[in-house]
Amino acid sequence: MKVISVSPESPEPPPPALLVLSAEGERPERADAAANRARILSVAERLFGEKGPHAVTMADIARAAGVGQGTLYRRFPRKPDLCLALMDHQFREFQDATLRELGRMTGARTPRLDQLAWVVERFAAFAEGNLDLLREAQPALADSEAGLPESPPSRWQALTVRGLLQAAIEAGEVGAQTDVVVVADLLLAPLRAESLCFLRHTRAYALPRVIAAMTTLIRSLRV
Amino acid sequence: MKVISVSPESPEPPPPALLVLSAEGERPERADAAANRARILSVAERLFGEKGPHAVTMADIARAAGVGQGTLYRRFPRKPDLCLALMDHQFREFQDATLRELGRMTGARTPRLDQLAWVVERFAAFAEGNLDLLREAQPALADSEAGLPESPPSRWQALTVRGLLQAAIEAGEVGAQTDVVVVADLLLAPLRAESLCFLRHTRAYALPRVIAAMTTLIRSLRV
DNA sequence: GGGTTAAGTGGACTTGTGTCCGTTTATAAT
DNA sequence: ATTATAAACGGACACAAGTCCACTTAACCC
Repeated sequence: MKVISVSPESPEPPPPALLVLSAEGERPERADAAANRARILSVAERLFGEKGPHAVTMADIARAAGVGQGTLYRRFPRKPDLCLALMDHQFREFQDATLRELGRMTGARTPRLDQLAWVVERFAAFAEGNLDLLREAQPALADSEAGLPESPPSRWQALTVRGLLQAAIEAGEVGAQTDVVVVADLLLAPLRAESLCFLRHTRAYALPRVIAAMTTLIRSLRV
Repeated sequence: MKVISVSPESPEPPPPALLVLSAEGERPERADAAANRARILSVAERLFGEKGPHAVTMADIARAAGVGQGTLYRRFPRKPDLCLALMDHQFREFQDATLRELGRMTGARTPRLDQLAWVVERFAAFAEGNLDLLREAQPALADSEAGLPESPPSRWQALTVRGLLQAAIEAGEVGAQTDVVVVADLLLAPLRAESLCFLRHTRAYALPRVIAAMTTLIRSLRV
């Protein structure tokens, strides 16, 4: 989508709101707002890259982007929203590539459980590569006490794992009594930002080791 | 310690600092400090019970306990420390009871994997019963970027699961190539506060259903 | 072009966590 | 009892996230 660079502003047509969980039938942002959004994202990306997402405050971003805090918060109501938006582009590519490969594997009659192991490995690698951002993005979901929204990436991952588990059952690779929905979430739990930080930093397990153990667990589901 | 209390408090001899991760060879707290500690804990317990840990601020607690914020923070450097201290007593009892029953099961030749499933179910129930507190206590561990301390309860749970897994391997119930250490943490991942909140609130799975799925996973380890 | 209006804007303000530091006090040695 | 001193104390302060609201302006219509 041609992200605009830091200071100079390109007068392109407003990037169709790819970066935000776009609702359909809404009128597009005003031009100045779109420009601000782009500048904010670009500035945030730079600052996060320089100092790490946690060390950069929303005020820093607003200042560097030359907008007021009110403006920043209008575009991105929470810091996690901003983090999610920054990951969005990268995640889409990741998602596409994953789906493509998965299609290929299915065509090649790769066992579903192998596909599942592969997918989980991919998810782990993605999470690892975006750990700081994910960690900062996390509170977006589980903030209030009651029911809370789930980020699209998280939802998609869960759906994918469910799908593969279900397919594995239908292929007779896994016991039919398995609670697909819940087991999918259990398998993904170690990849949630907080848990992965714990495994990688507190426990200091190397990523391949974590992946190997997850694979063990998955393969052990085979009947 | 003679706690004064908000809700009536028993005038028992001071409970030797059970409530804090006590370092060994250190001189005991000054009497006034110990009294404040007790009062703070008692007040915090009441306020948390009334409004939920998240809705109670450290300032609230300091005020209600009749001490300055500086004093509060001297006793409990972080809010999570206070939460952990509040769970401490309850956790010790839980731990003792668990160990006792585990000993009984071992004596009765209960298969290690069954013990493991039972233990994990217990852990889940405990976590569920202290979710709010755990959630608030969580940041204690994973705050800074680098290596971070792990709470004693968390460590003990991990050690227990590791031990049972290892025993299961030695009993031939589980494949010997299993990475006991990492797999133990993977099995516990869904019980971390953040993950359990996600499962219970966002996904709205009933606790027994979560436990059943975890049990499935554990039993599938059987060779 | 001028008017209307919803969207956008800036920055002061609120709230909560955690820090700092000058003052006070319990404890123990004299 | 007196005094030394380390611990304890309290509350002002720093800092970050997120809210509010009076003011401005782009976009659309006549």
